[in-house]
Amino acid sequence: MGHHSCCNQQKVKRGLWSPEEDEKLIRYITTHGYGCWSEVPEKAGLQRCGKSCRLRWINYLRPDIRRGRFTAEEEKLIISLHAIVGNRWAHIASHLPGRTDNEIKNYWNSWIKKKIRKPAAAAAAATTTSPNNPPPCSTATSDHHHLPPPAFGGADHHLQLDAIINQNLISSLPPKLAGGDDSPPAVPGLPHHCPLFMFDTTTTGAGGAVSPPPPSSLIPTHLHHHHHPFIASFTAAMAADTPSYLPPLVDGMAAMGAAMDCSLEDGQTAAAMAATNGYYQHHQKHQQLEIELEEEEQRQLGHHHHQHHHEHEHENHQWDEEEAQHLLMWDQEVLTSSNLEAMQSGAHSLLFMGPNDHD
DNA sequence: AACATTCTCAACCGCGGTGAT
DNA sequence: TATCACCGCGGTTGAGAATGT
Repeated sequence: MGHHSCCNQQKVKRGLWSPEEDEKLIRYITTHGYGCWSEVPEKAGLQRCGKSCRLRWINYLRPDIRRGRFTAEEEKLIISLHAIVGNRWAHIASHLPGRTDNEIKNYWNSWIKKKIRKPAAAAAAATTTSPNNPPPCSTATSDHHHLPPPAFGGADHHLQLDAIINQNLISSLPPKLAGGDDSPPAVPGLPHHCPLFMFDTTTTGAGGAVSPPPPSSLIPTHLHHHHHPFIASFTAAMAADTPSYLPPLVDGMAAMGAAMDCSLEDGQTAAAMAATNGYYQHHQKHQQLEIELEEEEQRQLGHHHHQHHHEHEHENHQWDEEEAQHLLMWDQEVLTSSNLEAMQSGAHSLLFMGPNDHD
């Protein structure tokens, strides 16, 4: 292990803090404050680096620290906030008084492991069941409320997540796509997973226009940075005119709300072409919350990045207004010729998901 | 009881942003 | 403008505790 750049001096102690060190730090901070952390160790008589002192104070010694298990309300809030801002733990922590980013991060990471192992085990077990009678998707219905978006790092996490995703798609796709007994192989290279998937045909359709990215909250985070193999495969399938592999059209955007761990009003379903309305209502809720969060953050941090942020936000709004109209959604019903036409015309984007992702 | 495995969480590391010079 | 020091953040590690076999 290396050392902090601020810890190059000799005599810098590392590792767990002793009660004596804690006492020294508390005494110093409570009497002098912590204007400059780099000065704290020396003035407090600690053989630590300022960074370590800061960390110890913020994560452990602060008087307003709230310890103990997370409440259900806190958990819900964390989930909601994480769905919006991702792994911005400090941001999330700012909405949970007394909780630290480190604590939330730790909680989330251990929580993810738990939640992932369960459905992954279920997925493994499911592969032994009959393909004609696939088990319900364990991550999509009520349980999906506890499945965080895959906004976490690590190859191991991705592998485990893939296992879940695989099971989602296998159980949700029509036989041809899922690969039944007598079905032809699915699209070459097509992985059997698609938990919540948005596909923009305008990037591959007749027009070939490249669309701005969809709202980040709608896409699994790992797709933000990596081209999912399914995208390429699906694109190839489209180019090869293999429409029968397409998942059927979803009736409405309420499905998406459910799949995205967000609740739309009861009965708020829309026909596929009207789906953009549902999308709007749903996504505007998301955006409103995000904007509120950002505004609060701005109030706290000043206006340093205001301009830049609004430029970025403007881009998102542009996508909303211009691109949402190109969305179609697909579910378990038979793909109709009109649906197919609309899609193949290149004028619409696709959003499809497993049947259990929306109930 | 002994050992292995898993979990928790405090602490560290490295990077990016910011302000001072 | 370039450089530096500092701060804050997110990712990661590892020791100890808890749990399972």
